Amino acid sequence: MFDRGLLERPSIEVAPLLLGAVVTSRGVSVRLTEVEAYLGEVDPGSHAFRGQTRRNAVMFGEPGHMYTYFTYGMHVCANVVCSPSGTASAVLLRAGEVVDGIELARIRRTTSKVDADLARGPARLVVALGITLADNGADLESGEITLELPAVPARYEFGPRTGVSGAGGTLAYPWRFWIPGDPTVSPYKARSVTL
DNA sequence: CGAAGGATTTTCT
DNA sequence: GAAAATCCTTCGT
Repeated sequence: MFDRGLLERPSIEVAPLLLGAVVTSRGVSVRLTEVEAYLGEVDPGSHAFRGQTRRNAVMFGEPGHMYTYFTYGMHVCANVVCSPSGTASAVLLRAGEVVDGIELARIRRTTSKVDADLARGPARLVVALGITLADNGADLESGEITLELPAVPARYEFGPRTGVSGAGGTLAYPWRFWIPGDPTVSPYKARSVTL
């Protein structure tokens, strides 16, 4: 359960609020430690930058729903949709720590040699949670997949984006947010700011 | 421990 | 037809 109104803001504002949030899906719970914001209209790295298509339609819909997409020929990534209907923005779930159902997560992620790797990375997190493309558009407030926001916002660091084509990394926005020092967050060398 | 390359298919130009 | 919001393995230091 969460306050949907909190998500009716641009993803850039919602992203830090999702750090420490717990996503539960099909027997596994993950505490989010790294997220990344995508703003539809001003963000060249966003799928919604060039308007609505069949793939990104969910991003233009109601906040609090899940946007899943297929990429690199073999991976699925998951986002939390933000902003009111008609405006496209979303937060990509980049990494997290498995806090429940870890045995099931290990079965789903057989290539992980360390528990910290079970949900480290967007596509890995999706596999650990048993999420698929069929979950595109799922309501996180009442469905099989749930989101629980932290009572107290987490302390976080932020920095530029990597691995995204376009000019995303050069815009004056803090795209990427993470919980400092968490073992499930890859060491980040670029300049960052602590809040 | 870091760098590099291959896998694999949907999506939009 | 090219690129893609990535992951894994292999190779080199």
